[in-house]
Amino acid sequence: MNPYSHKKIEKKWQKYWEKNKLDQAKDFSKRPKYYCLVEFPYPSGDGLHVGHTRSYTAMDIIARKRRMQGYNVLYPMGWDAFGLPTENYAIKKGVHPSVITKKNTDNFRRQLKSLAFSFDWSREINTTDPKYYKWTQWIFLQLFKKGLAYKHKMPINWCLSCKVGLANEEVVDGKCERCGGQTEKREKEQWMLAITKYADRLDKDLDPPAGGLDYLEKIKIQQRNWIGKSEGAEIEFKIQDSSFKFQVFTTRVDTIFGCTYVVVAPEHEIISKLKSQILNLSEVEKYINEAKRKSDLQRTELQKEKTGVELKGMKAINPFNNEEVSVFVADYVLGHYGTGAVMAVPAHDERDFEFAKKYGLPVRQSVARNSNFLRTDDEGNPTKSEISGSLSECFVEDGVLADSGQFSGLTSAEACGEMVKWLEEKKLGKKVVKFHLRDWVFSRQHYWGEPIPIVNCPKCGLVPVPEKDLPVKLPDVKKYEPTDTGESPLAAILKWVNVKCPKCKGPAKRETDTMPNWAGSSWYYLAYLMLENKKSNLKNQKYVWDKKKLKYWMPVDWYNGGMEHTTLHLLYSRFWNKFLFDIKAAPTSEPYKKRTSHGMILGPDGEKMSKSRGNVINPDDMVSAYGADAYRLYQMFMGPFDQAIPWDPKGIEGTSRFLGRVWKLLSAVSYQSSTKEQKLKAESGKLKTLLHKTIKKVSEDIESMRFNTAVSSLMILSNEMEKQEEILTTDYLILVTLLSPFAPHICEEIWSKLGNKKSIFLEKWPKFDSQKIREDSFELVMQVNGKVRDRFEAPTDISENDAMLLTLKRENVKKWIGDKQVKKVIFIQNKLINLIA
RNA sequence: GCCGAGGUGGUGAAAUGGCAAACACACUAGCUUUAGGAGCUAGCGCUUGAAAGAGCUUGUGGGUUCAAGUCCCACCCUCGGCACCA
Repeated sequence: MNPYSHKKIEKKWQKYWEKNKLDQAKDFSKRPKYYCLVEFPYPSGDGLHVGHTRSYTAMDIIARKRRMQGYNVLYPMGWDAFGLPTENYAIKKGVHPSVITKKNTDNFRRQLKSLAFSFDWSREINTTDPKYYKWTQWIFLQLFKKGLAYKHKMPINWCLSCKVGLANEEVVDGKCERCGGQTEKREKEQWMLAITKYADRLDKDLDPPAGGLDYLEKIKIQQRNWIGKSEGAEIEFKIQDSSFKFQVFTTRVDTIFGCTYVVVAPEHEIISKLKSQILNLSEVEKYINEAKRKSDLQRTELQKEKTGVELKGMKAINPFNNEEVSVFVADYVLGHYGTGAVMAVPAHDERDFEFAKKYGLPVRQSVARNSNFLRTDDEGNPTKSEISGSLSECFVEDGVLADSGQFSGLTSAEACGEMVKWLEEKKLGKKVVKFHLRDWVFSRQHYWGEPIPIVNCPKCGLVPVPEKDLPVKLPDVKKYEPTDTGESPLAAILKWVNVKCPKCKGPAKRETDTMPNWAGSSWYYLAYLMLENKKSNLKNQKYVWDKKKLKYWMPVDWYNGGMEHTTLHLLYSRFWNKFLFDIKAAPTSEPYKKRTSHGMILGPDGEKMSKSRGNVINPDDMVSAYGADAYRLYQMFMGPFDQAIPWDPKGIEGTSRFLGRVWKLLSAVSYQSSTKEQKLKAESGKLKTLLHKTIKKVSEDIESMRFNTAVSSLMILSNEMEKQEEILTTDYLILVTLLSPFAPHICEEIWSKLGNKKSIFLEKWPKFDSQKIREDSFELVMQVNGKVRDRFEAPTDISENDAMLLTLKRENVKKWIGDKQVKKVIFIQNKLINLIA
């Protein structure tokens, strides 16, 4: 028999599968649906990355297994093709971005097909297709109509050399991610999406009963931290001899009797409103100007040293004890979080403590670790206690209140409840919930993005483009160079910019900002369900918002992707889906039922793969040298799926060798087992037990994404088969079937070589027989005082007594017991016996 | 600092509280081959020993248990994320 040659065989089966449409999903099939999703790639000029294929292989295995389990499986692929590298290339070479995109997607498609991912290519989508972004724009208009898209003046990151606005994620260490040049902050009107309106639901729906999402726990934790929900209270403080009031936000109302001053952010309105009252105004203004000039980076660098200035000439009044406290302005209090003002309790807050120490402010403890610290008066009521006064360290935990008036003696938890009740009765404050999550900056000053479908009319203001006029297409441009003014290159195309206002028909201008990268990927899982006229050529394709189809397929049953998308993409797309659900455009409130993530593949040197390091592994090279099957198998075998792992160039040789051995087994297969006797033997032998154990292990390991151990158990089975003189066809076919989702080509070839006319992927996934997993005998481990001294092959389910008798006969055991008495026997059925002497 | 993941042979790693190192890679020796390569067979944690064996071994230190890589407590280190969020 010839050795296995992947070169001829892989292409042959890829064509066969495509021709027979084995990978296509059927809308409204009676079989149960299963929607597998992986993150669609940005088609960069560098081609497919091994990191992409780790995730795609894993989901491909799951998709193939589900098909064999009888599901109507949808496993789609497309292109998230708007992006900066393409635009930069266009600027440099003067080529239209769509030309580059076409070239890159063609390359990606070829690469993906060479790896035999069972994508339904009839549903291929592209975010830069005007027919696609028509709907991205449509969703934006719906958000706008509901008031969730709004314009807001805010500082953006500006790259001085690229002359372009950058999103926060495009700025690394204060430098432009692309050119490495210096960036600065500039004020600009930006489009924002009010994701914070959904913050509570995005948090709550992660867990039952509302959502009950099957996300990896660490993904939930990261989402929750990013949303950053915190419950607390807003408390009103008055300014002495003034009608001015302001709110502070705190999560620790219980500590308020320890408040010795208040701090406001430099942006706080108190400064402009009570300007005349501030005695040291020039000092205060100087401080505020300095704070403003600090970039985020500088503020971070300087974070260890807290600074601030007292607003002299005013005092704030603590509503609980009517005490006058001083007011400070300090930039460690953030203007954009909470109310921009805090009550400072140095005894119970690290930051306040540090600030108080630096400026010599009083520290007063009002919560103690336990009530023993409290003193009581003759009637048993808590009084002023010894804990008051200066402290050497601050106590941030919950405890028992002291020196807190009527609330003294309560625990922190009780006090929070009681004090909020008191505040609400007196109308001096209320319970509130705050989030760290901020609204989503949604404009970019780039060319290669979805135009925001809004017209600026001098009379009517912001007017949405009528839905019938969508999509607002990107115009052809000669130069993609950004302008000096911080506007998108689109602003220079007057023919495109100048339009009639849809409302009053007067002269108006189009919005020239485009949407960020995240827009197209925030709803792409729905787009796969909307493509129609799939059979005809691309030009006749259209996307139809067919709610019945969405209802059939949604939600995504299993979504795998990178951990780096947990906070942005995952949250953004959950937000859009919830919004679409609210306007009855999407059938489910959550888009993804289950979310898992894979670890990064590092270069052979253990570092992140990058061109500059020269440690990039090209999938094409691997496929041509070892074949797609060996490549896929190695990716699954290399280590735990969720863990970062360096690529070992030798590792793929191991899986390639393994496939060669499976191939060689073919010549040892007996087509019909000849005698009854043989058959009987094969039904009950050790190999049969192993076979059923392997079915169980591989089936379970795939479900829990322990692909590495699934592969190793297949290796064990194949090694065992190699030792047999003769292998039953049925047994061999089970091995091949279990292997087929991992290594589809070679398995299909073996399957057909054994005379099967239909594809192996139309077969049923094997089931194990729990009776056959039982072994007849096992190796009984014999321990003396917890140390292994001997082992013996014993019949399964041997009784403790029989095991004991066997054990005491063994020379080694006798030697170690010597003349001591056996005091205790520990017997674990079908495992071990331990004699304590 | 906070949150998360992790620390086991030369390497990637495996191990429902029950024989630590399965399965691979690399390495060594042998067979085979005109050669390169591939394939096959055997060995392969450390110490000691000719061998049988004995002792030691899962980041460190304690603890629970007949029995701990696994459970509990404290600490050290590595990686990823966040960044004064009151």
